[in-house]
Amino acid sequence: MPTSPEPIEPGRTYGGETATDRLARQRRQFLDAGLTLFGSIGYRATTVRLLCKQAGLIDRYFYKNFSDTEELLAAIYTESMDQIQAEVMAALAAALPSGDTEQIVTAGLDTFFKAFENARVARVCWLEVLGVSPRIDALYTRRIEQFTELLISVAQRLLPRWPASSDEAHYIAMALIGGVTQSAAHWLLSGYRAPRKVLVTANALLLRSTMGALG
Amino acid sequence: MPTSPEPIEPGRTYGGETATDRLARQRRQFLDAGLTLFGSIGYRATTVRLLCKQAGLIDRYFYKNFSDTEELLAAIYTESMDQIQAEVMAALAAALPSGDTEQIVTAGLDTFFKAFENARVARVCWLEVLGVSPRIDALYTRRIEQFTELLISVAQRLLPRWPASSDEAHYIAMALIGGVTQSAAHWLLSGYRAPRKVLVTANALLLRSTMGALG
DNA sequence: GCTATTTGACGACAAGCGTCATCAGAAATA
DNA sequence: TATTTCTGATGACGCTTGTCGTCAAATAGC
Repeated sequence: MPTSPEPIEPGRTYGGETATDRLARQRRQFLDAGLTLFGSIGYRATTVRLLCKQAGLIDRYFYKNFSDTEELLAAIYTESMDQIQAEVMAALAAALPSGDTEQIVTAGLDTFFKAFENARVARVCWLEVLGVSPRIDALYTRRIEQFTELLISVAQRLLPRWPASSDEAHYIAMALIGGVTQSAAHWLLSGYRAPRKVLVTANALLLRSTMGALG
Repeated sequence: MPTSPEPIEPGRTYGGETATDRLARQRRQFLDAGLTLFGSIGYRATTVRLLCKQAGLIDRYFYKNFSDTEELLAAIYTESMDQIQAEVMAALAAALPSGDTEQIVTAGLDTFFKAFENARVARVCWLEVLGVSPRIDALYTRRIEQFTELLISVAQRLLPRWPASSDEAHYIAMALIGGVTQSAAHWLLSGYRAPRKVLVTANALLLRSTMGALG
């Protein structure tokens, strides 16, 4: 009994690419173009026409992949932050067995700030996402919450006496994350004057002393 | 010998107001309208037409007072921050004679967060100013620097062994300010869920433990 | 090789923007 | 009272934006 050998794919191959491959490639081109433009001239100055010119595509394919420049911004932010968060978590996991608090904290912070040495990524993730819309604001807020939870989980591992579910401890962790993120934002805005090492050690002292006071 | 009795004022009185009075009143009306609109629908969604409607004036008087909506934003930001900074400095000065570190820090933080319980002010000062233009970015950066210097000056008073002009101490202070500002921003974005007291005590612990580790 | 699909280039359209000009009426000056 | 200045309302302009339609060339499937 004959069956359709391939899962139904809308459209046909063109230029050696299947329809879904083409869509994915176009999406990637727009993601790259968006990071370039949002991170240089800014989100509000970026138009669909500019995005298409930068991506080397035409507007039809933009609207096939995104409904809106806001949706593109959300996709870029989520992708960038997902990758950075994964890198930080990997660095933490690698340093955790040592048991050395200083080493663990430094490893996480160094990975974090290293990622934001890319000025375009930094600008999009700390400047351009703010104040765009309630939806983007929610994305940003949730991400800060994720980093806060990450910090709390590390603190609970390192410090047995860390308060388990205190409301205040949560806000302290969030303020610590705020210190780190604001450092990154200010690092960008000041043109990366200070070397990364200074940022890392300053924030490491902040984390260490506060966690010591609580743990 | 006859002299002109009044300093030359361009224009004449109208509606019981002198020309400069009228200009000042219009400027204030636009500042208020801008705070209302920038703080609710956002800076990029605010147009000159909307500003005029909100202010109850016509565009001619907008252009007499401001060249641009960006200039209005800068004026609103500067005015708001000037007032808040003055309030914080007054609270610090009032608490300084006590010599009680905890009390001084708490007084400053409480005044700070109290100011940003106004959601419109908070939104303009922490969300809307970011990523608008290099000029506005510079305004924001300088303001953060001012608060950082304020923190350092207080720390030097309270802690005799605080490192005088260490580059790292400067970045630590800035990270602390970042923690405070990010707390304020997140407070707004989370809909002011937590009471102010929690924000104050959490940030007070942050400041106290870190300054203790350095002083 | 024929036909249907996909592509890129180009133009058009309505809507919204900042900005300016006009014009009748209100208010102050002479 | 007559003249000048100021005010508010309205409309128009040039420009840019998002969005869609058209059309010839390129490519795939039969």
